[in-house]
Amino acid sequence: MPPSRHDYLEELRWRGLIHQATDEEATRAHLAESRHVYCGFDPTADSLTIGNLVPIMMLVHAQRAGHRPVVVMGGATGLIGDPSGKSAERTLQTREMVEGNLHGQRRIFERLLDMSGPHGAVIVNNLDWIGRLSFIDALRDIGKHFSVNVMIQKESVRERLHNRDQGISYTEFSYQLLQAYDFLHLRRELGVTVQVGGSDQWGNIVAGADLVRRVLGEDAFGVTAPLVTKADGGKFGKTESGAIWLTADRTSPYAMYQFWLNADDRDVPRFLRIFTLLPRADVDALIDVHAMDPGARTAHRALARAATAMIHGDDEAQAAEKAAAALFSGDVASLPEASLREAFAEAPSSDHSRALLGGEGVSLVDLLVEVGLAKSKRESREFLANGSVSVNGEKVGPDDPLTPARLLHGGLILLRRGKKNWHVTRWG
RNA sequence: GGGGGCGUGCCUGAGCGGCCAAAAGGGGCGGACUGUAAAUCCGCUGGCGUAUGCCUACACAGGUUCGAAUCCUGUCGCCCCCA
Repeated sequence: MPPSRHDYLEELRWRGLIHQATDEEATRAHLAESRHVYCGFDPTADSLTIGNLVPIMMLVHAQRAGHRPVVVMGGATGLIGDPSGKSAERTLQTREMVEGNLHGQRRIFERLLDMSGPHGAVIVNNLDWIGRLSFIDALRDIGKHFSVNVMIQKESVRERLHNRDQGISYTEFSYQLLQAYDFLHLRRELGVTVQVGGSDQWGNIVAGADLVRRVLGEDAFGVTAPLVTKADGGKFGKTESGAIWLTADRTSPYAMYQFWLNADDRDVPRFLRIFTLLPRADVDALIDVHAMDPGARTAHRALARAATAMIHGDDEAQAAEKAAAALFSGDVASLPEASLREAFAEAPSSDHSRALLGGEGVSLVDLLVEVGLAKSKRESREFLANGSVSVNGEKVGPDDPLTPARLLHGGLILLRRGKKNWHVTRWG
């Protein structure tokens, strides 16, 4: 039972998703009726990362609160490049790249938002309207409403003006005009009155609301979410193997599950609120349990399960959970065959020819490199020598060859490098 | 227009003719401890088939030297002062 629509802001607040908002009283009053709420996403890659999940959640909550989410894919703005939060000028993407990226990102929105029903989400591409603008029209109809004096005050621009070794091109400087125009266009064509986004979008959002006010004489509203931080000060969403993506082709459900499960104790309560749709009572209960015994990681598991399920589906989340439970059970060698098969399917894995195991056996130095657990033979030796590698849960050294004796259930061998990097090999 | 400075490894930042693959810190990785935490401690951290080895590297291009990150010339980029 989703909360009724006037609870949207309150829901966001409770979840820690409000950083700034236009006149909050007015915004709250405005949201008492069903509205159109939009957020833009620039196609800088063919997928989105877990950082992008924050603004997406803002749309998800809007929808659950009875508003219609509008996703604006930046087919046009993506060709320019948003200077917000960027310390350096970026290289322009080709139209083909942007086109492909749009396509890749679309599936994420379609999965996380309800595309049908009375508040079905709408996905639009700003190239459809910005692409039609002529330079002259843009300067006359949009540019005239902007004061350069104000534009250069925006943090995203100011930063780059001060920091002279990384200037800003006229192209990126103009970005805020385009995004502001998006808001105006959406206000006119779709009746969109609210824009949400990350805190780095505040300047762009305000610019848009100003433009709407100036041109149409009507109010427009905006809400931003805070930047998600980590207790240890590191960047949120990064792991040893790179960013956490929202599509399985880039980050497996298993890896995503691991990501959440490994969250710092101190971050878990916040993450539960931001990255799951668990009801308030459940979250509160989990936080209590967590506070009493963080070591049990009950809340970690709930977070990992719920977040992974939201992104990849319940089946995938469950499979990831089972694989994790098996691999980290402590006594991997005596696991039942079914668990191992499951782990093989979920965790990083590879197939090998059994014939290789005969004779001298397979060199672990080579194998680690082959399966990606080590980057080079030199590194592979280093790991082996440090005692960081185990086979079926047993520590091995550089000179231990892999022989048929290691096969579990006649076909699988589990490799582990470091504390938590598993790789399942199948020998057929 | 005149004068002065700077450009080092993922980042910050020492080095200022050989002992430099380059101090120190951060970050990352690995180990111990633990809960697949945090904190702490220890090790590794340019690349490479195991190396008294090879390759690549101190903005870029040349030059001087037996030898250059270190000196010279030019180029590019940036910072500061005067006008």
